[in-house]
Amino acid sequence: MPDDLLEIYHRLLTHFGPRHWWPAKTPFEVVIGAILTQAVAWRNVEKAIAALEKAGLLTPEALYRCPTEQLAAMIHATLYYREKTKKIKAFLAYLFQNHTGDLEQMFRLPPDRLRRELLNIYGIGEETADSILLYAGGFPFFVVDSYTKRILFRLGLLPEKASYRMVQDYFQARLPKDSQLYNEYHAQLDALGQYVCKTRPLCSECPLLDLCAYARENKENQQKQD
DNA sequence: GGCCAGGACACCA
DNA sequence: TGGTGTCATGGC
Repeated sequence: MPDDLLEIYHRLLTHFGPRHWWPAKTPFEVVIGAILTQAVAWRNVEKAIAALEKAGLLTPEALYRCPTEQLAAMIHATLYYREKTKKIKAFLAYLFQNHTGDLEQMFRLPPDRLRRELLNIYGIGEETADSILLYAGGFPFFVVDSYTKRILFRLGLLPEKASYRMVQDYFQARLPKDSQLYNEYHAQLDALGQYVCKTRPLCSECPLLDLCAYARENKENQQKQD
């Protein structure tokens, strides 16, 4: 059945292999990467992360002290760098005002409360908050991105304009509450997303091609019955 | 030269 | 609540 999310997961894992996400050395790097990757492919973020690391700025203390203009210049390669500078500074202000700049202290908050607090920070929406919670904090929040939505729509499992919460609930209601599983599943969907582009309905290399076809036929049969 | 990429926010109806 | 404009680089 195409709605067996564990079957889909194991097929993707077999096809792509373990993805070892998130590509970061520290939880703080995850946070910065999660903000920088907004609306941009990861390859565009790598340059900025490398520049920050080279400058010794990948710690909360160093980045908190870093002048805004310098930070903006270092993340120039990522789209909307001025906005992202404001977002990073907003997160750092929250971290130092509420947790003395200590990420470990921040992650000792109850996860649901921390999620609400993150969402109150300028520039942190649901996807960014959940990426931080899952990949930096190890909490079981399923991360939904545009690939995830597109894939579920193509499989015929959810409407095209399903809300973030709808997609997240769909996964979390059908999967064990396991942060390692959520971690790898999202990484697998990212890999699959490259085969499920916006303009073409399906690519022949898609490892879920038969499920997509099944979903379409099923929908057509239902329409005939109606 | 044009299009698009792993979001989020402000504003408006 | 949902739709739309804005942000504003780099790769293809």
